[in-house]
Amino acid sequence: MAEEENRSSLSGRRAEAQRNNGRILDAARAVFLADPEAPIAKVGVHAGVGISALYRRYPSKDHLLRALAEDGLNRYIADLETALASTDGPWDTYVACLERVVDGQSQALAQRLAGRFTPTPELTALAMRAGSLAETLFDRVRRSGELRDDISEADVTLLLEMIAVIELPGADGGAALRHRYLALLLQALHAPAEAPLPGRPARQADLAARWRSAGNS
Amino acid sequence: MAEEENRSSLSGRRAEAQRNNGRILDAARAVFLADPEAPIAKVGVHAGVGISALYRRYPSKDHLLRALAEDGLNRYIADLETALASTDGPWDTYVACLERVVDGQSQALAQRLAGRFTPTPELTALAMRAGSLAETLFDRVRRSGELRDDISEADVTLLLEMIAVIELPGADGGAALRHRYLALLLQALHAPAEAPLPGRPARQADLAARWRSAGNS
DNA sequence: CTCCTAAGGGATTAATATGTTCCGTTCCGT
DNA sequence: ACGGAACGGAACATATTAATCCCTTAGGAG
Repeated sequence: MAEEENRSSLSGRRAEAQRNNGRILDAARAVFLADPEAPIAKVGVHAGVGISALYRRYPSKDHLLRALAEDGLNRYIADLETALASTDGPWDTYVACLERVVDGQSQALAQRLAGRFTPTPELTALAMRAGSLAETLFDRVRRSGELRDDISEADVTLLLEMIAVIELPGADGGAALRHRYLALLLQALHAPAEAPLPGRPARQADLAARWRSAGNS
Repeated sequence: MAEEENRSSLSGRRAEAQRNNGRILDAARAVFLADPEAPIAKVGVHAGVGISALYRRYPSKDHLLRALAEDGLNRYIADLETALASTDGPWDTYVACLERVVDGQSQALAQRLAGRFTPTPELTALAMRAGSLAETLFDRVRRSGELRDDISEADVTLLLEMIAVIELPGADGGAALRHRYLALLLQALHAPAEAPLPGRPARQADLAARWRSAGNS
């Protein structure tokens, strides 16, 4: 019973189980990214495992979705922390960070999973931590003066969500275009502004509303 | 029996029916814009009519969706034709047109309805007509030299789809923010370019793939 | 004034989609 | 050899929802 290890290389059935852990999460990410309403069986097919293998790990679809969300948030947080630790110029660091975030599609995942599972306090805490890090990073860029000053952090969040929507069939899945449009937006975000933007900057409160669930147990 | 008229102002029951025509389409637009997978009953509730009133006009959900799509395309085409008829500067005309398109959400409607109903040849023809008009308008701007030259028309289409995704709860529904981000993008699209964009411009072929249906009768 | 019929309301139905359980099987580890 | 963890996938229960059906209402023609 006392094998609380996940050292790599266990043997046989044990190893298969561990491999499946990753394969299932990967498959779930791919499947739910492509179709947030996909039935759970699709994840099994994509992962090449049966339904039992899913239910052995996650007591319900809700749990699986939570695990996915947590995984996505952690990736997002990792990207932010990398950026915060960087010693390059604030603007370049920010650009690199946004590129990684767009690539990782953690934003897209969160967007599509929103409201589709019941958030736990832990997840909420994680999300708040991510938000806090993002704000810190943003403030650093803001102070560097390289960002046009009529843009809020919530604006950037929404712009990233916009980009995350670009999705095309094909091997690349639109990643190249997402980069392209991110670059386009970044040129517009880079100071100095050609002209002030109409309307008011988005506020965090506007965003918060979409984190309400319509959930189950 | 020979009352093939829909002159305004009929009386009584006849008038109610005609009013309902519009109310149903309006309700359907609002409902399916908010949730493309909404059940048809929701449209009835939103319109303040029963299910019968819906089925009297449209033999099936598919027909209703088609009508909605056609309506949206027509609005889009009207916006394009207005722009093509304008004698103002090409750039300003283009900007005004895009603003109207974003406001009308015809783009958003098409995007969300895509693949959810079986397209008829007539609809396909309408769509091609819209595409042709859009291209003509785009070429005019392109030739004016006010547009950065590493952007394709398909790029603009995708950028509009990106914007259409912005949707917030509240009376305004995010319209102000959509304007805001359109303005931001337009500043980036306006020549001269700060730096060339990475990747290749999107091609029409990339877009076409999403117009396949998964349909019924 | 009276009948006829267009128009509508909304419960009911029939079909489908899908989350979850259950049972039999395989094969590792001891 | 044996026990049981891991699994595959059929079976089940439920929820969703498009479409139908029947009954009520009330214009409008004669």
